[in-house]
Amino acid sequence: MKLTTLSTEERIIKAASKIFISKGYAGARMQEIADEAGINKAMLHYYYRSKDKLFRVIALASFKEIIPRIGHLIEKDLPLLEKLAAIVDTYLTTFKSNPNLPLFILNELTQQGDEFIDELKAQVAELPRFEYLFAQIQKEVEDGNIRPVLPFHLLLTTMSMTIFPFVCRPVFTGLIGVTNSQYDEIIGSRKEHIVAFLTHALKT
Amino acid sequence: MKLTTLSTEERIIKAASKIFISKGYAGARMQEIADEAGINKAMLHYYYRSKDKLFRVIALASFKEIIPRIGHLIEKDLPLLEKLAAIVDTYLTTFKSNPNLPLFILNELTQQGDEFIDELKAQVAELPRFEYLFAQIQKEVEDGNIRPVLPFHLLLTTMSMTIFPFVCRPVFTGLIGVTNSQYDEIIGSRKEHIVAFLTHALKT
DNA sequence: ATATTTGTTAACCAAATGGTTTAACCATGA
DNA sequence: TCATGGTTAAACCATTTGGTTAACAAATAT
Repeated sequence: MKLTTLSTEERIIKAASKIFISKGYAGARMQEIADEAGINKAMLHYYYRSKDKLFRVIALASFKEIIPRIGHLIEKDLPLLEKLAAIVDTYLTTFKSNPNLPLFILNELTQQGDEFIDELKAQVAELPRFEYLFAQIQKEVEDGNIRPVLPFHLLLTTMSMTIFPFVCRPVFTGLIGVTNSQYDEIIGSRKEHIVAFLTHALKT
Repeated sequence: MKLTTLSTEERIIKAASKIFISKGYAGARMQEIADEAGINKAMLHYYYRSKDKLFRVIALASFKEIIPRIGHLIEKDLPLLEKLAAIVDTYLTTFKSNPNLPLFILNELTQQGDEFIDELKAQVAELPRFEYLFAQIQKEVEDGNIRPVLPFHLLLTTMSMTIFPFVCRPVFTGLIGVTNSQYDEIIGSRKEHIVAFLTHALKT
């Protein structure tokens, strides 16, 4: 247990992450971030000049945390199913420890304008090169190792099965009578289900 | 082509739907809704007393449009795969004509407090009774007609594959070089992919 | 020690935003 | 025709909100 006192800047980042990621840009309030960080509101503007600037720091950091992990896996030399399993595992691990991140990302990516996306693309060293994965899938199909599928559909399906459960939790816990711990269990066993599902669905 | 002049109330609903569903509660502005409806801001408050009230009307209507369609299917007497295909088709059709709805629903369900969800539950005549579907899946497994799967996982997977593509579009059109029309094509061929995927994944 | 930069706060400000008031407008029935 | 009720808009109001100022404290350099 580390007990180091966080610097003001660290406290701001931590607080801003929490507030922005859980409430989104439009729903976040500078005052709330200041309170969460235990500082004066003016400090936020001293360190990061505006809400927009602070938001970009947080958002870009979140994106940059995830994107490379996948990008790196995509180009690795692994059998297709192992690679898909690794992608699934990476997403699950990342989002289990940050369950609000998926909705935040999807949200801000749709909400923020092109300038934001351009800035993101400029700052992320390298985006995942999915063509790599698509080629691999294509080859497996041609070699008759897996059932014919459109590579993009397979990627989309893999990502869907993995990420969607994090964003649709309130549908089940709020509307249907699923408890949070029941839902956690489901997410806990999600990897096995997905991998088995992919394995069987791709069998020739 | 109907050319009836819409009543003020209808114009408000139409405008509010558009703004709320695309920007969410926090991002929507009463002034913008008024502009969109071509009326004075005071009119909004004349017809619906507050932003909150107006929002609830819109949000509850959206929810109530989708929920029963599924609920009704769930309890229908159909072979499992046909039923899943019907669910997939219902979601796809609904969201193709309202692509922002999924993210809106997921968002507001996580953002709005319990009172909102309670009000929703109170107003929706009957929520889908998934136990019905679960039992059917369980039976198919026990009868050896499909590979053993946890019913909830299968439901989650089906919904994921179907709905997630609507919310992750900007990931591909914004970050990866997929064009909107390419993405539309993918969504257009989504049903066949999902049904084939489910079929093969469930084979014993 | 002293000047200077850096960090911090309270008070303040202007714009945005949800909401209200007031009065005019307009159809309908008495 | 003139009440009467719902409908509409302009101006207004109060609060919230992002952002600034100015004074002060705490380091840091000279």
